[in-house]
Amino acid sequence: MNTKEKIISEALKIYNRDGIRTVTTRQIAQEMGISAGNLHYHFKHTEDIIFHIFQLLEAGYEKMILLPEKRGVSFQQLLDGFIQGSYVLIDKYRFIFENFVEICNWIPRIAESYRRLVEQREGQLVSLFMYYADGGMFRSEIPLLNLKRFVRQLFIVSDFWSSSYAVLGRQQGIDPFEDYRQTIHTAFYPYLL
Amino acid sequence: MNTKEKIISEALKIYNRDGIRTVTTRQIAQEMGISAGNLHYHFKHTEDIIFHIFQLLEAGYEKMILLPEKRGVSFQQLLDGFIQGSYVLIDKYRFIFENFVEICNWIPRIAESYRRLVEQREGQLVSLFMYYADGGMFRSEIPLLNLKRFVRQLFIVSDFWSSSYAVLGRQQGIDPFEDYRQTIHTAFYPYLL
DNA sequence: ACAAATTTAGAACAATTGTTCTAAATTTGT
DNA sequence: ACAAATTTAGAACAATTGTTCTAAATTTGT
Repeated sequence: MNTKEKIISEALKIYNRDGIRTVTTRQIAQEMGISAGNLHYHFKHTEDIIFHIFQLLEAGYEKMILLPEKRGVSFQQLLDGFIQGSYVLIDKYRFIFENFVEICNWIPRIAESYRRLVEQREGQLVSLFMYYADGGMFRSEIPLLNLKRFVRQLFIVSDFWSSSYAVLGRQQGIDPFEDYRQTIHTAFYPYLL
Repeated sequence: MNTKEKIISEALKIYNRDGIRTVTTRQIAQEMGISAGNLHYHFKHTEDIIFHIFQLLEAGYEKMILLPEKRGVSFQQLLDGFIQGSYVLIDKYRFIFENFVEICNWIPRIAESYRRLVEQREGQLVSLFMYYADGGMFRSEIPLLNLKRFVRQLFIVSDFWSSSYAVLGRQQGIDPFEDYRQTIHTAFYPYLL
């Protein structure tokens, strides 16, 4: 692992632990035992560090979405796979989810990338639901518009569960994965057959 | 309106416009034409300004929840009233919703207040749903646990719709209230009779 | 009307921040 | 082995920040 990768890995760790408000590049450099000058030799601006981390998250999503190419699995199995895969990313890149609006305002490239990602995922999910509706595993009488709105709602729940959990759940010691799984299941419940 | 109220009103305006990352107390003072020293005479710490604004939001919720004491209205009417009332607050105190995790980590008093508020709203909503289930306007075969999970899901959608809209909707010129209304309706849809 | 309390502006402070610059140390390619 | 390229540490810079201090201005109560 070279210095650049070490910076990313340490920054991710510290941002997840402390949030982005109070963390400085100097602190990141100090905690990993290099000079601030050296850190800024590898990443000229703080934004570059965060953007780099965001790209890792995006790559993670890309990889996860490609996984279930093997059709034929039951909808339940597919859903559980998505839930598991999403959770791993939400947990790993927690600070991005928890500070998403601020990060998007601060680094517009990230907002643009996210919009593209959502549009892409939206299409994939809608066509997937329609496929499983034909197979009798998903309610089929739902108009396309309603299906799209359901997907939008799903994104809100999935992308901001982490924010809600940070404020409500973490202190109460609720198991995060189990809480996420149930939250997503609750959203799907009325649509499954 | 005395200086203290002017500071609150100006701070709210500026935070909603620019977010909390880049806004300074000096900027707030300058934009409203008073000295930074004067601002800090009224609010010793920046946190005090934000906490004060949060308390206004809380008071707004309190007021909204008390409104529909007149039972007997149809569930649809009640729901529309809640949607309207919630939206006004979400819009007015936008920056709090959009930076909620960060604000809660920064000012723990706010997190604690929010947790109490959620618990209170949770109980009220569950008993309300059960009341309307008896009246035949809400699905009645749902176990209590599932009802509670549905309410949790509802809070995520309602409290973080604003964050999602900030990143996805605002640029596309979608009407915010209409978008919020449909999002909440989509969540309720499968539970209505 | 006038003493006391409150409010205000502006200077000052102390700490911090992201980033750049420079020179030394280290690594790489041949 | 040695020149060139890369990496590193640490000083330095310039700007900013929240907050405090002081003295003047204004308001309030009697």
